[in-house]
Amino acid sequence: MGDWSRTHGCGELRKEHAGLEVVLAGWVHRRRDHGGLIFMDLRDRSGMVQVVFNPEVSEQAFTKAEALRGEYVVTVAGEVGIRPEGTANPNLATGEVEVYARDLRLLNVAKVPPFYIANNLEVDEALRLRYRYLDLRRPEMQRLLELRHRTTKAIRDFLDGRGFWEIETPMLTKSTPEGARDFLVPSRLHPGEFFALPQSPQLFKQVLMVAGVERYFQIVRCFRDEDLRADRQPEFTQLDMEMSFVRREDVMGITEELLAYVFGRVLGVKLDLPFPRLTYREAMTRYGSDKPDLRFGLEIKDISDLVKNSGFRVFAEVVGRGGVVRGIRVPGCSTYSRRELDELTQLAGTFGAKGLAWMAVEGEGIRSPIVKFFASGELQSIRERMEARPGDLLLFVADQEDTAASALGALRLEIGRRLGLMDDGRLAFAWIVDFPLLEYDQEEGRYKAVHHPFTSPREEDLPLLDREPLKAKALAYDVILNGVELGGGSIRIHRRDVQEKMFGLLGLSAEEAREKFGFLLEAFEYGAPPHGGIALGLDRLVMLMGGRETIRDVIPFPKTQSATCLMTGAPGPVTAEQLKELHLALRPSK
RNA sequence: GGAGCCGUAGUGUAGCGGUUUAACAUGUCGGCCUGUCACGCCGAAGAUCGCGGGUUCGAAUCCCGUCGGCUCCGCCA
Repeated sequence: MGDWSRTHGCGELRKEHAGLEVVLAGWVHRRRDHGGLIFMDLRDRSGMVQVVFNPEVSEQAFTKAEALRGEYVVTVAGEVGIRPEGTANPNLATGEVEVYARDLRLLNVAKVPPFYIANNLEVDEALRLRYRYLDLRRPEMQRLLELRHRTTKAIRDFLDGRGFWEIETPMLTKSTPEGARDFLVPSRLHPGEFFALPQSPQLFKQVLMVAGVERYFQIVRCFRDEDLRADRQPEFTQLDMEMSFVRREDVMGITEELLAYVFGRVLGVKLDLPFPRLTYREAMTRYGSDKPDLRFGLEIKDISDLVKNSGFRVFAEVVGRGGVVRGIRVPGCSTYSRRELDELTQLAGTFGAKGLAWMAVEGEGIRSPIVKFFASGELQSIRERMEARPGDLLLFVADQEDTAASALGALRLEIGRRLGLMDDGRLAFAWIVDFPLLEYDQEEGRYKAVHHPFTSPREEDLPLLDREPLKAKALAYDVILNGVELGGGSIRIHRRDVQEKMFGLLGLSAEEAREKFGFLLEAFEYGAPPHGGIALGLDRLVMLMGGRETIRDVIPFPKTQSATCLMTGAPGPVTAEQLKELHLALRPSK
């Protein structure tokens, strides 16, 4: 910059700045060379403004401007002026003014970038990730970076106002059983021993409650070594919260207020409180998902009772074996082609359904390969149950309950997408409550915690833990938005005996429990207050607020689906020295 | 671990029912141009068709493998 000081952001200039001498700095967005007159769009974080190089104003600046190229870094001194009559650009925030350059300094040159720095340009994502610093220069990505900043700022302001303390917890911690695969960090000072990166600060925040903190939060990186998805990265950020002396409703209430505050302050959007609540069971039966997209209806209906004695063996036998027959109504799609039906069948298949039965409602009749197996009364009952109207297509899955639910849940989403039912800018928040405490893992032959091992069962369900543990419900809650799980939490166990019983149910021996979680059990013996909390996925929250479809867009430096960083090339090999210091030897891979 | 889609000048695409000088747009470079703003006009350069193998007289095109990206299932307390 030499002896120049920047006076304004490019995007700030307006008519009222006319006549002002300004110094701008930024990147050459575009240059339009008319031979005797050169226009340059100068871009910085604040936006863009047109700079005019006119030899009558400055021969020297004009000559220098002839050498400018895209993404060169420059600083310009000149006077802001109102554009001549008829040359204003209504597409530009600064379009009524321009800057008449008196002097120009070239701060740095740039190679021709691999893609143009502008919004809505379809560029291969791998290329964007490799040149992320150029990708992040695009106004849309800058918007998302700022959106994320505004969001975390609003979160901190709100929670500070409610008496929460932001407290950091260790990144180098201990590997624990249960949950996701850990990222491990070898210990140089302790041969053969490893730290684990935290999957969440769960245990530390509970210990903080025992420590008398009462209200804690943290915007914290978490690590899980599992396969990636559009909304899952190996490292991601949670808004983690915990409170003492609270009931489930207190945590849910403050979470709603927090979200309402954040959406109000950051997006200017007012949320309707309280959020609707669905039990886990309702969500699964009506929507086939524990995170249903509630922007549209298309509810799943159960017709098991109507078809259990029907002549269609596939349906009757499934019901006879304890399964269910459920269906979904696809409005106005009775004319779906064979090909479209095959696609839907294939989709249902990926969720484990063995087939997909269909009926096309045509006037008073039904066209379907299976229509002949049903009595007319049965067909009539099915039509009524499905609330079918002429022109509708009915899709049915007959299977075990969980398979039928998830297959139809996937079909419901696909149909919602195809019929454009979910793009109305609505924000369909909801709570899912009354999750089961435990589920049975067939592969491992033991119970697993649905939420996590520290989640308290409902008080009235404590006796069930000895008799029928699968019937116990958890004091857990998930908050969902437009079909995305935004976060989840629970009231925690705060008594040693209950926690030990829970570990026992999960198949953890007393020794294992002491070795892995002894500090927590011990802490519970020193006056642990009842407590509970929640963790929200910050990346998902910002993704939804920003109207994006992947959290990669709101993470500055995300990993690819195969968990690599295309910019740095991580992960990479290390030297033999490093391995030796860490007491590690590599096994030749097959 | 599994399924699907994609990979062609810098970028985005076409070509893929076998034989083309591998096309179009944009960008880049050079020339002209004093009111453009996705400036315009003229000209030029730019592609081992991701990589390897196979089939064939002949492969960007068909087959197999492999690498990379994306979406999904499993997995993700």
